[in-house]
Parts: sequence; structure tokens; C-alpha cells
Amino acid sequence: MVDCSQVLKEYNLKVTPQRIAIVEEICLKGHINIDDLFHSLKLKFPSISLATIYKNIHAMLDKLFLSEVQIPNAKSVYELTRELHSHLICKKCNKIEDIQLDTACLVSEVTSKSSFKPEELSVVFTGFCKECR
Amino acid sequence: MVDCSQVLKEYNLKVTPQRIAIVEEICLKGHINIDDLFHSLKLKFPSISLATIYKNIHAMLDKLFLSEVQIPNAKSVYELTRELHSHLICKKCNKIEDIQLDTACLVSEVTSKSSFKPEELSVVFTGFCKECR
DNA sequence: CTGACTGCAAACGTTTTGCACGGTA
DNA sequence: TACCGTGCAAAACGTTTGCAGTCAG
Repeated sequence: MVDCSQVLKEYNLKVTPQRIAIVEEICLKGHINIDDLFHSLKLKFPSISLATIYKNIHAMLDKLFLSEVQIPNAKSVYELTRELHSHLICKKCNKIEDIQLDTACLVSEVTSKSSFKPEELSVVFTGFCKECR
Repeated sequence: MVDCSQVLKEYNLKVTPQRIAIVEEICLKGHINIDDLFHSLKLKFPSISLATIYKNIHAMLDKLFLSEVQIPNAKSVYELTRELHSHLICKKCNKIEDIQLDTACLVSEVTSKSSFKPEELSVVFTGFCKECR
């Protein structure tokens, strides 16, 4: 398990109980949207404000500590920033899986076919997971 | 040039001047967001309502006649549905280019590495276009 | 002790809805 | 003519902001 307060310090974010809980929840769930995060944290901090969630998520995005994942037809989810990976989203149960794919070939294809200089890449599959297929 | 009213008919959408203009504008621009579409159409139909734009975009998405493209840190854009392709988004000038990439290898990698059954795929690169790099 | 964080309430921008009118088929 | 589409206004959302009080460093 990640030491959440340590991680916050490394990213120059003041350590507060709310922030620790946010990081813990994201670690636990892997990916979470604002609403689910808010409702989970309400259990531990009944008076927590949605504004606090938004402000902290943005602070963590700004520090590149979190990444946003855009989901077709649903709210964005947030995850800890880590090695480039792709997402598999189930259209039935909405579960999000991570998968490591070889995207180097895509990058070189872009470079050879166009004059575009790629920096970031998002690869999202929608379909059906093992349980729902 | 596409015959816009013919295309609307094929998708079982009643042909109205506003709808023709929406399709024409999307053909012309390739990709457009709601706001830009609204402002373009205002020139031709000064009394057009944003509600009309939203209702029609949704009608066309429902018929799978349009596709939505999610853009990191910006509003979604809409394009005519066509063959699977990827998007290159310039972080400086915000231009969106289409590119045909070989994504079959990604699909087979997903299939072999997981039990997920992929159906749709979104591949979006952000970086710098020829002019801005 | 100081500046940053929290929670509240209000403001904001975007999208959706209901309704009366008008236009398409 | 019957139904669907349009435009308007209001409502509903999701997100952001300002502020006063509180807490971390």
C-alpha cells in the first residue's frame, strides 16, 4: 500500500485528512469519478464539500500526480499517474480495466505518415468484459 | 459534396433548413464543437436556438449519423460517422487532424492479453502539428 | 504565525426540458 | 392534417468562485 501522506509531500501538497482520504480512495478503486469519490468520502467526513473534492482533484492534476481519463458517455475518472497504459471500458457494467499495450507502433506510424509531433496518447476500448460478454 | 438533405432522409431525419445547415457546416469543417456550430449557424439563421443545435446533434448521434470525439481539456467535437480513424490534436492551435492508423494489432493484443471483447476504439494523440511544432 | 485548506453559499456555464407555434411530409 | 421540429424561457446540472473560519507546517 502506498504511503499517502508521503506521496502528497513529495508532490508539494499539504497533507490534510481529506487529501489522504482522496488518495486512499483512488488507490483502492483504481479509477473513480468525482461523484463516487464525493459519496465515498462523505462516509468518513460527513461535512466534506464537493468544492473540496474539485479543488483537490485539480491541485493533484496540476502536479501531474493524478491523470484524467475521459470516458465515452460518462463522467471522467481519475487515477494515479503512472506508466502509459490503455483502458478497457465495459458497456454493460461500466467497469474500467487497465491494460498494457504496445503503442510504439502507433507512434511511429504517426511520425512517418504525418508531420505531427505526438506527445500524449489516449487509447480507450469500449466493449464487454469477461463477465458481461 | 455530400447531398445533405438526401443523407438526412436516409437516416430517417426530417429535412429542415436548420438540419441541412448543421450537416453542411460539419462537412465543411470536418469537426466542430457545439459553440462554434451555433455561432456559424447564427449567421444564416439569426434566430436559431442553442436548444435546436443540441436536439439535432443528439438526434444525429442517436442515428449513428454523427460521432462525438472527446478532446482533452476542451469541448467535444462532432464529425460525420465514417471509417475508424484516429485523431491528432495540436496543443498550440487546437487543430484536429484525422489519420488512418493500423489499429488491428491493438485489437488483437487486447484479445490475446485479456478476456475483454472490444467493440469500439478511440485513439487520440495530443502534440504539435506541422505548423506549431 | 502565516499561508494554505475547508466548507458553505452563491455564481457560472452548459445542457436539458416544457411549451406554443410553425413547417414538413 | 398530424406529427415533428423550432425557438423561447425556465430548469437542471456540474463546476467554479469568494469568503470566513480553521489547520498544517
